[in-house]
Amino acid sequence: MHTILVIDDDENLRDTIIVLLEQEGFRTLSAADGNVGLEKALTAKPSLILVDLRLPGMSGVDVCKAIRSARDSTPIIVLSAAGDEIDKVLLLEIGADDYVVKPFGTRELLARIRAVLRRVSPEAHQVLSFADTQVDLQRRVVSRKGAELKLTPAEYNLLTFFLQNPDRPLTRDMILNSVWGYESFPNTRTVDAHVVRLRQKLEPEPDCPRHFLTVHGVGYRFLP
Amino acid sequence: MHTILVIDDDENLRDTIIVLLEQEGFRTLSAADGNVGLEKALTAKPSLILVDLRLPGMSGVDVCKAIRSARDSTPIIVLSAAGDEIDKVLLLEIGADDYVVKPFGTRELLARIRAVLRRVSPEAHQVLSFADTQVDLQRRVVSRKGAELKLTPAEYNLLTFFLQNPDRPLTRDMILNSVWGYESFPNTRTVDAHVVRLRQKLEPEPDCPRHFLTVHGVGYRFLP
DNA sequence: ACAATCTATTTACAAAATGTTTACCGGCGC
DNA sequence: GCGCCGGTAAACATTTTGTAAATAGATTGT
Repeated sequence: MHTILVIDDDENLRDTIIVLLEQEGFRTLSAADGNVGLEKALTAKPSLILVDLRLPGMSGVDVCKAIRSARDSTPIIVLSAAGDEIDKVLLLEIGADDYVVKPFGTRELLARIRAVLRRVSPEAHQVLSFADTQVDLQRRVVSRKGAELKLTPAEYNLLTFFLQNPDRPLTRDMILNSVWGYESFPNTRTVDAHVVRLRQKLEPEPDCPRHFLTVHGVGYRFLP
Repeated sequence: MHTILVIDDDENLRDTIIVLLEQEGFRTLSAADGNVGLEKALTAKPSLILVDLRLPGMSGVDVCKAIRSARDSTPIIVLSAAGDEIDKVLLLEIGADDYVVKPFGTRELLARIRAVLRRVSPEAHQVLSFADTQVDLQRRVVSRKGAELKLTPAEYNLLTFFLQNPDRPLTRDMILNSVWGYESFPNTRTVDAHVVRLRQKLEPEPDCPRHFLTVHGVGYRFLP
């Protein structure tokens, strides 16, 4: 998961960008001026920095230079106002990786962010696995022995919850709370039913579970 | 993949251009003076040459002439300083394909490089493809088995968004935000309707989609 | 060890949620 | 006006999901 630092003095725009980024699954940090931005850039180690060229106090150019002179190679995308006659060669000289001219479309911004991130760290899928099964959290795809497996949303959610809490007895209430949330109140039998379905799809021998174990009188335990 | 030769005595600018080009996926060669440049031009067979007009020793003009007199038709883009009164006739005479005035923007430079490459080898269009379908992003043309296909603007936008985010579940909200933008608020059903239209035009068997897949409870996923 | 009791599994099913398709209408350009 | 496009609504189809009821298994006290 990537963290993106947004440095812009326009609070409105900053919020818009942050909401957008979080919708897309990024984590975000923000700063309203260059000094704070620089500090966060260096201490919080974001995956990418979006920085406005015009900032009160320390300018965007200065922020870039400072970051680069600290031998930090975090990718930077510069935001510039439409009117600015930017010397694009200068931008590259100060170490920016790309730039976007305001007002920009969300699609353009995201495309450029993704392009830069891809260039820097190509393909870092987080894949959890146990036995002969892999779960690609980004793609939301489960496969066994290379073959893709179809799981329903509830099944998928339950599976990832087990994967994230391996080797630990989980009560039905804990599972309900975590997987179904606090807004719905299904029967605890519901959990059983879904465990059955998971076992049928994922256990080599569904009758004799090796991964989704019953803890009698308590609940279930997942064993990778 | 294209290789571009940069001949310029300004080391700073040369490096800047090279970084830019490599970011954009070109391979690069460089030379600081005309003689070295000419030799590399003739031996390394680059796809395109960027050459400064003013060079110590052998001038850019001489380099061009020498290349052309060697019956080499590698496209050449001339870089010229702002003050230079460029004689376009001269440029044509010496066989240059285009010129860019310093200081130039990176976008302008890239656009001209791509334009020239496209002129020379029309294959250089950025064409995304999947199965038996090709999408030419420059010309906004979609074709299947050689035959051109008519897509409406909305269909085309949706298709390119899918192409740019392959193999990843996309929620209807993500699609709406990216394809329709944050200023219009159509119904999420609208996405469904357009997916249907895409499937009808692009899927071999629209009833049994192989590329525009439904991810139940989530949204859609495009599989090339 | 056995029965009684409690707990878990399984199956089937109906309700709810979600996705697909068709048809329609307003807007826009010709 | 006519025709194309795009958004929407409504009808329809499909999938998912929670639950109940029947069955199987484990545990406990005696």
